[in-house]
Amino acid sequence: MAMPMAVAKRCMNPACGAPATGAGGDWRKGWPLRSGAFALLCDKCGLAYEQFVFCDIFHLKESGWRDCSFCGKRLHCGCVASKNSYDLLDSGGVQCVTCMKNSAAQSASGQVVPKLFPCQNNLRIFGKSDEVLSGRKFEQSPSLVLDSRNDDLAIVNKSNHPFLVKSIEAGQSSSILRQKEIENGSRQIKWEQPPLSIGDMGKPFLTRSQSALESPQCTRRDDNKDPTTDSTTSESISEACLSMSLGIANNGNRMEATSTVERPILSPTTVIAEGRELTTALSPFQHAQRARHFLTRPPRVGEGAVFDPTRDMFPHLRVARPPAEGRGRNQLLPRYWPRITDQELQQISGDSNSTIVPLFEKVLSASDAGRIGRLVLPKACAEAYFPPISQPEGRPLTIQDARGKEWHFQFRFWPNNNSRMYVLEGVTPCIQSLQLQAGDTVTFSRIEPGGKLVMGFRKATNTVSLPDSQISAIANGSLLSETLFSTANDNLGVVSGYPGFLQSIKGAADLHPSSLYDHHMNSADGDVSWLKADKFGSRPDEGSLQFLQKRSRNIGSKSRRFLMDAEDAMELKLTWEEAQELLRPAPTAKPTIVMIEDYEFEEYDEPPVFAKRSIFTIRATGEQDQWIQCDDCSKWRRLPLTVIIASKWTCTDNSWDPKSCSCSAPEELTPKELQSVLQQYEEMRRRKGSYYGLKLNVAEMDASNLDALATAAVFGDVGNQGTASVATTTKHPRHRPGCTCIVCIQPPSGKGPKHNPSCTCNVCMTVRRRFKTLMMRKKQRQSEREEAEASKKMAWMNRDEPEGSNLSRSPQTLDTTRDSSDVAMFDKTADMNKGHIDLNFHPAVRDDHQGQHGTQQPRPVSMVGLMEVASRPLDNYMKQNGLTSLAGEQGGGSSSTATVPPAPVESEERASNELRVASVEREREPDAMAVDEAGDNQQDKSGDDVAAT
DNA sequence: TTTTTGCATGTATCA
DNA sequence: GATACATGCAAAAAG
Repeated sequence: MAMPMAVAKRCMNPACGAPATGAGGDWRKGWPLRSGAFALLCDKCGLAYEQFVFCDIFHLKESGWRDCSFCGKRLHCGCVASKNSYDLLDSGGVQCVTCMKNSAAQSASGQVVPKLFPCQNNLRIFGKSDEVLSGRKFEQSPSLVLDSRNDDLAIVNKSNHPFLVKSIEAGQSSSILRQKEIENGSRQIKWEQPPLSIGDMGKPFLTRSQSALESPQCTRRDDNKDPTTDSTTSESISEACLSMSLGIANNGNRMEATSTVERPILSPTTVIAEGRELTTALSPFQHAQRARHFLTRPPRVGEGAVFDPTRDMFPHLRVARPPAEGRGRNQLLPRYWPRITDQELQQISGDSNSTIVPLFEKVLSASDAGRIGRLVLPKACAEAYFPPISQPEGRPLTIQDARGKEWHFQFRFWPNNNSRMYVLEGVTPCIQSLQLQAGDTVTFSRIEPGGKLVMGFRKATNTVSLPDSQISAIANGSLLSETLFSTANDNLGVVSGYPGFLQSIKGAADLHPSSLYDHHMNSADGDVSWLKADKFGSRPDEGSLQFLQKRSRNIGSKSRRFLMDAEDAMELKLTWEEAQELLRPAPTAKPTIVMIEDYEFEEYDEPPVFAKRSIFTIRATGEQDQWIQCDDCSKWRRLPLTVIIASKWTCTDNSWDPKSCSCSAPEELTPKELQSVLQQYEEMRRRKGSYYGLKLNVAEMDASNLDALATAAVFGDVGNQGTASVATTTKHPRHRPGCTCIVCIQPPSGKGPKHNPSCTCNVCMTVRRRFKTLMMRKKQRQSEREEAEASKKMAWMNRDEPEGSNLSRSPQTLDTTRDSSDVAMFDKTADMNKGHIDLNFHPAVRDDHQGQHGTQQPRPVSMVGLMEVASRPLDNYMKQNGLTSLAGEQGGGSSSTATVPPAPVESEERASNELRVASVEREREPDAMAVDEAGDNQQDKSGDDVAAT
């Protein structure tokens, strides 16, 4: 309650420290406050303060004499000259020293009166408990006291300007409470409510920065426990962590919402939660971070520090710890702590006498917002704030939305691992009505009196659909972007383009270190805002990353599947293909050979590394080279095949070839050779690009997740979609979008049952079929190539520049007599796969290229031939292609289809064979065949993975 | 055939 | 290691 008053003589921004007005500083008058005073802005840094109404150091508006509310003794207003002669009462008025002492004694004796907790060298806010939870009662008795003496610092925000700061300086006294005379003469307390997240409580109120925070005074709470007050304090705080009262005072024509919030303020190292104190070791960054939430944006050096209150002022968003009540006494994770804006409060509160008690909030997951109509409720929240249910069937629950419409849900639970999983069923109409989607946030509050549940929501306007695997891809560095993606509501992830940082954003779906700040700054309605990595001036430091990683764990997995609004999305600057080109297995990485159905697959545990783009060539002699371009002179230099250049590379780095270790050295390749190689390289890239068609324009990405991708992959049509949703696992740098290897087709984390060797799920069956097919095709092609090579080699050698690249040729089959050059390019990855199955092997590509090389024509298809082949028995075909076991494995194929074998490029008969199988399949699985046909139209894409389920 | 419902499972997170 | 929870899956129900 009443405290000695103090004033700040200097700006509390540690980076500023400008003298306050009256003390030589130059401060600006800001926006009007409800109190009638004006915000005061430090002209130097823009930090906003609220004028001390009773203090003349800030151009007092309400200075003057006051009478003690208790004894009537006339007191001075409280200017510096009389600083110790009075206390301000949070209920209004002032109190002389004598009465102050009396009230303190009363408080200590346990009477329900405004509590005064002497505090030395500490910073506390003491909350009053029981009666505070009722808004009305709260209005009658002060319940929030900020005690600060000596060197302590107290900063409180005013409700309508949450980020206004008040400060108290050493040796002075203050009360943060304020009264407002209302027209009818009654008084209504207007509480200064900092938008504090309790979890962030260590120091949000503290704006004196680290130095102050780490001062001995700030860490001596335990040493200074007041036995008469501490227990009370804890209890008070725990019992009255929050009560948001929405009192609508009709002040003339102005509807004025008054929020009342009790909130403990703690010594920096102490977090009071659940009625107990938790000593929390906070990293400096966390401290800074937490403080940042409640500070105006620190000026960037050289930025000019222009402070625009209308633009930069934080919206009235409140981060409230939900009330400790109900069963379980609130062990809610911070992610569920409700953040609610004044706007929302006003919206919810239609009744001027009602008190809104925010309970919790939840970011909608994909399944929450999906058509299934089930909203999974956090267990602790459900048990704490919703009616108790003993049966799984639960009970109907009516919840009113902010517009007053009532929604009827079924609140129930499912037994789950000896626990319960609470769900709200029947939410689809509500979700749809409110147009909510994954990433949006629903808030649950309670209206007191009455206990009616109300739900509000916040839209996440800039949400990005980044499936796990895609995030993983980013984290692995396979997806690059100079841009950033946002996750949900106030969650911000920043992709700054370097893998180390990318790693940290994996799953970063909740608070970015600055997200709350940014949220306040730019998203009054809770809409997400976009934050550049260098919001505060530079690339995030290590602390940021650590924080990000830490924070990302909180909500990461819960909110990854966010959607991307096309209009808000940013285009990622690299295609998958381009990114993949830059990825190489780590030099030290040893692939693990995994045997799947007798086939070997490489898996790399280590993430790929970035490599500077290089071109691999093979000379007429069969020798392979790697060429890399000097970043200085742009000349191409030859490097050993195994060398991986990480980033910038110049001739001087060429330790492998002393003759070319200088930019002045002539280029080894003749211009013609170079042109030829580059031409081939571009062609290869073009072809890859055209095949994959996976320019990662996130804006065009739809909401499909990995399931869709997997499905697409199964049906082999990934590459057919110009705006394909790309989300493959990239454990291996050679995995390509559309890769259908066992790694990539595996559902994302958590999805689906674990696949064991005998698993017969669709995915496993599909994978098996696919690999069988692939291997068959490979075998067939190999033999065909061997035959064809001999007969066509001469023809190839005499060909002009081929239309296609020799991407898929093995070095041995490369054109070694290419015109004007003895250097031909090849795809190193293909070469690397010798001896193993290429995880990125795609029959369509192979076939296509083979076709290109061999005939330069698309595979010819004769209808007569097709019909003829189609009339042949399937068994013949199966035997012919070694598919007997497959047929058996599939139990006669009643529920699954045979995989379509490859379309031999130059064989009309094989094409016919393929269609023969297709025709048989069509009888069983029209849908599959539809896909198959589509695939055929796409130059045999279907051949890869026609696998109906 | 589609939708609903209930449970199971895997992963992330917490303690 | 325990737990929460997102979501997959399949049986049941409904259309």
